[in-house]
Amino acid sequence: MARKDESVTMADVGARAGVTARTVSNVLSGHTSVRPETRDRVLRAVDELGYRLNTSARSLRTGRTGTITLAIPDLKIDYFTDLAWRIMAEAERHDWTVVIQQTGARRENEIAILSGARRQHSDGLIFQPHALGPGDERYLTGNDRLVILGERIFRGPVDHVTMANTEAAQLATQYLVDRGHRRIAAIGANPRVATTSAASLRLEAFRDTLAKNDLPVPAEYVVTAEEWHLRDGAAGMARLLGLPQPPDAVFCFNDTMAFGALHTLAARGVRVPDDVAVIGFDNVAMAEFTTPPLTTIEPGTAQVAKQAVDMLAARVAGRGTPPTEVFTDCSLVVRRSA
Amino acid sequence: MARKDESVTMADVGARAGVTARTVSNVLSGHTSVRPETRDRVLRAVDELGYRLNTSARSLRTGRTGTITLAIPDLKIDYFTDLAWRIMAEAERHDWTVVIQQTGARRENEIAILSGARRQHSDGLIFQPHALGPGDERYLTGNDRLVILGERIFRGPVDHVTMANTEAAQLATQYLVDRGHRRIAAIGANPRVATTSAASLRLEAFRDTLAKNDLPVPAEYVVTAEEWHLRDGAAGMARLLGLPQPPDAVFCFNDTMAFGALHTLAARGVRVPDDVAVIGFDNVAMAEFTTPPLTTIEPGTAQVAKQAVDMLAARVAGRGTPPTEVFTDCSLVVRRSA
DNA sequence: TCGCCTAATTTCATCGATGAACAAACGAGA
DNA sequence: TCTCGTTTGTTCATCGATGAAATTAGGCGA
Repeated sequence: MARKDESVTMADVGARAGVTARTVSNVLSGHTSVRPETRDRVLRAVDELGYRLNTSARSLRTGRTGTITLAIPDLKIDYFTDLAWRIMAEAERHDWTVVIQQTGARRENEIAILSGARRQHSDGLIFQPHALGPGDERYLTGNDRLVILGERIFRGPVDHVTMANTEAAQLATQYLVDRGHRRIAAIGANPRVATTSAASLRLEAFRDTLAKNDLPVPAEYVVTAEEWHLRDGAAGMARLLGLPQPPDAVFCFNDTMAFGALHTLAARGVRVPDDVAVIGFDNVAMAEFTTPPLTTIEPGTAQVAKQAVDMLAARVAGRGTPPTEVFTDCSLVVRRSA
Repeated sequence: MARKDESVTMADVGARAGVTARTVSNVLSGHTSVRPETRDRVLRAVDELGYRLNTSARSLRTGRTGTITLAIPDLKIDYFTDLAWRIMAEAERHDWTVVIQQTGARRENEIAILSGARRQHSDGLIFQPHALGPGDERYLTGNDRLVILGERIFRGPVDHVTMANTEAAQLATQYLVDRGHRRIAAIGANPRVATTSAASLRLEAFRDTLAKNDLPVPAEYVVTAEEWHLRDGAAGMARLLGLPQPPDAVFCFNDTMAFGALHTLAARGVRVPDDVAVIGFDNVAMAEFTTPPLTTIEPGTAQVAKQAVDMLAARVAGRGTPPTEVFTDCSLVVRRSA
């Protein structure tokens, strides 16, 4: 086993089967008619020699790689795990393989992705930027098979799949207000990021909604979190509890941080939602299983994945559709934490 | 922006810079000495034309793709998310891009991965089989750049990174016994899977340990779970609680199921660990943040990732090392759930 | 000024599969 | 028997980058 077979080619297979490389190609692709007898001979030879198609050669010739790139900030954030999973599922329908690239939400990496430096030769790119925003349109140059996820950050002619960040964040905040909370905090702000990023949009909607309800937003109620990881949520909550006047409700900008926050609350014996209500954002699978189960925003991740892949497929197919923007539905999922 | 530049080649760049394609190649790869002035001209031309290297062409010529494949059952299982993340991090050190393929733990998909059908042309494969096991060595043919994760399932000459499943499961079970539990159940058995799979090994160790302690294992205390997802853990726990004589401790074969189990317990007001203790396996990030925090097995995931990638790198480099087996350390992480 | 050595650049063939166009084999119908 | 249209298979060039080897330019000592 494990022969050091220095690459068997179609020519080799053909030689064994008594045909040309071209015929082998025909058999394997099934495009042209081939005599059953010949087909069998070829397939047998393929088997005997352990032939494997050389994808690089095919790609070079056809110009298609059969691969798309998904660029996200961090696979470890539950939302992106979920998104990646769904996109892989959708991509499979198009016979695409997905390469996941993590940007770490860093500007230089995001630029590298767009410029193609950090990207395999792929048929298309689905990209959720975080640091990039309006004014960075120049980096789009040369990316005609691109779908941007998140907010409509670019004025340029690019397909967007837009999550209703503002609306959803309003929904969450208003819900807390309606439930009678008056000291409402938020975890997940990130001042170092584009104004079109999820962080900025959710924060803005949070502020607006509270203002509309004549509720104050003390500076210390807006907690910064650069990474949106579990420990950022936990640390953020700890800081809030340390205030002279802790909040009675917290809006975490993603579920992962909300999980961290719930942990801190439980560890300190603070009751949820009685003492402090917690609301998240993303509705990842785990949200249903925390103690207490997490009230959160369902942002339509399934839709995002489907739309993104379909739009990319349309681009790749070269249909001359003008770049469009698609919105996904969001809704509030009420569970027990708020 | 977004020009329809039908692939700019090195020749095009060269033409603009007044040099040959070969020189452009030299500049970009930095292998040969190039006059600074020429380098600048070339780089400017690259910029102006928006040139991008064609990976397929390079791969065809060099025989290297710069990509490795990671084949796992399911990216949604926290452990595999974690593993994938770490492997991507390790791979980056070798300038490798990682393609993740999900097998769904299905035998046919696992075979397809090994045969190369469901696999991009890649420099190597890191593969965690689930359904495949001893006797399936024939599918290894032609895979000389392969590292198997999990148990030593193949007799053939293949690199293995082995997690001490048996030892770890003993550790977990014995811990429950030592804490005074007598009615101990397990969630995660899967009779339809190879005897070398994690499911089988952990179950066997579980049984052995209880037997050694003269404790019974009623059939209904061994709960089957095919997918090891959150809902499987939750459902399994529900079934156990429905028994006339529910267990006083549960060993979940992975953390994800343990989270599900904790949810069911909390929903029914059963106290953990007082009424029922829960122990998991994997020590994923979330384990530290559940309510109560999960006692679990740390299987050395970081080591697994590092070893696997390093071994693969050695194989790819063609060092004639005989196939080896590496064991990773495991340990018990005691938190609050047991 | 000549010769020689190194640095810089070019030429040429090649990796393996496939598009396009063509040739051979085969049957059917007149 | 001959022509014409399929079916089946072949030939040839090509995708874009790079290894190997050849060539030219440049620098320096005698």
